[in-house]
Amino acid sequence: MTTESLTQSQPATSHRQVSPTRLKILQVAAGLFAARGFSGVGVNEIGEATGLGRGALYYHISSKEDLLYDITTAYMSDLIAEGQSILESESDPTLRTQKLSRALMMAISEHLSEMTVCFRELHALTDERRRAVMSLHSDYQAIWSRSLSDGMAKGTFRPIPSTVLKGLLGMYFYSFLWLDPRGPQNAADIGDAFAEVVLRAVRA
Amino acid sequence: MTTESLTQSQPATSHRQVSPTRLKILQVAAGLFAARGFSGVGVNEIGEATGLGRGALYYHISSKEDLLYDITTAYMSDLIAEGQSILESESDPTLRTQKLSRALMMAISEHLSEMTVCFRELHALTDERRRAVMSLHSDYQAIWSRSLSDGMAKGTFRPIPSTVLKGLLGMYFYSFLWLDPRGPQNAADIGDAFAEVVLRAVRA
DNA sequence: GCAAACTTGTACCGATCGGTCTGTACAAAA
DNA sequence: TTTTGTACAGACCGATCGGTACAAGTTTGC
Repeated sequence: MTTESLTQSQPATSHRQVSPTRLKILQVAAGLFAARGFSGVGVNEIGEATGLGRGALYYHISSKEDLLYDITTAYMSDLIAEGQSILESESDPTLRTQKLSRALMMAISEHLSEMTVCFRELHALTDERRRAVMSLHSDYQAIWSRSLSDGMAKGTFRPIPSTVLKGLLGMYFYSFLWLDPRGPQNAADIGDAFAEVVLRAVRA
Repeated sequence: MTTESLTQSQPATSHRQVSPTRLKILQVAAGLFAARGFSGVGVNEIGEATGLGRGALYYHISSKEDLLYDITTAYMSDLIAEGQSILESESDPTLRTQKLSRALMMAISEHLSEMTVCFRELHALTDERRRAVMSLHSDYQAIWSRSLSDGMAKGTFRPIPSTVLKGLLGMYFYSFLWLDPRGPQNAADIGDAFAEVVLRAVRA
């Protein structure tokens, strides 16, 4: 699911085509960035971890920052696409909240390194690109916002301040720090538990 | 309040004494680390921002990493001390939750750069120190945990999984990304709104 | 078999990294 | 007056930074 937006050929968007080598580089880089931060990882290190020399590395990428940008946009786009799909297919506010919650938690759990980078390394991007990624974050928040508004219109939910929505999403986003995908509780269970928190917060 | 643990003379702990110059360096470094990440900031830059040359800078600090470590431990210690104080002085579970919530949100808002560093730059510390700071995070979580357990014992609250507590705290910790201390909603209001979310989540 | 396109390693660029060293200005103590 | 200690600047250290140039090796289409 995540590789979808990385592997599909993209005529219109800024995504460049992705060779298997490039995909490998993106995955390795995500792991390194998650472990030591964008500026804490050198291109030498990325080369060593992928088994590529510097020249070979720069044949597949155009810059180190591109790596970070491509990782964040790809996975945020996946998140948005999945959220949009749930928003359109499930009309019951409560069930929709549960589905959104599970999907988000499972995405974070399955691609922990990439999501860590998405949520934590935003500051390493230059202005324009940072704004672009922040815009994707807003797009994702807008999906939840629309979902809650719809629940409000149906009388199931009560109105909440936007800061509370930001907080509730932070509950998920911050989980990259403590989440253990191999832990006793799987992502779906945590997603369900978080959905319960959200529902208690917004229920009329 | 935050400067307390930085300025007080420390006979027993590892905190070294803090001259005004050193305090200034810590504040400036926190701002830079928050803006560009620990590895993204050079010591040259810290020197320029404080108006100090390299020699002068290293007269006051022992290493760049020390700066990060001192910032995180100082502010986490403050958070823990304040939380402990609330835990001991307020026995009503609901009021205590509100006080903990407000105190946390206000601390984050008042020292946004330092808190950002506390929550986001952990990975830049070497193993031993990272563990030490993570232990402080656990200590803080334990305060909330004890508060909720007490509310449970009193029949006010219901039991919740530890992952839910981690999530609820993440709601606060992640706010460094969107919080605007000069924004329309002040930190106390947001703290109250978050307290309401927590109370709805844990109320029996 | 041969050329074109694709992939790679190595050497190299100027800049900057964290950290140290030497020297100095100055004030308090002796 | 000499000594001591503090606070500072700036040159300097080896190492590494992100990125490029280029030649050699490999695959592919004809």
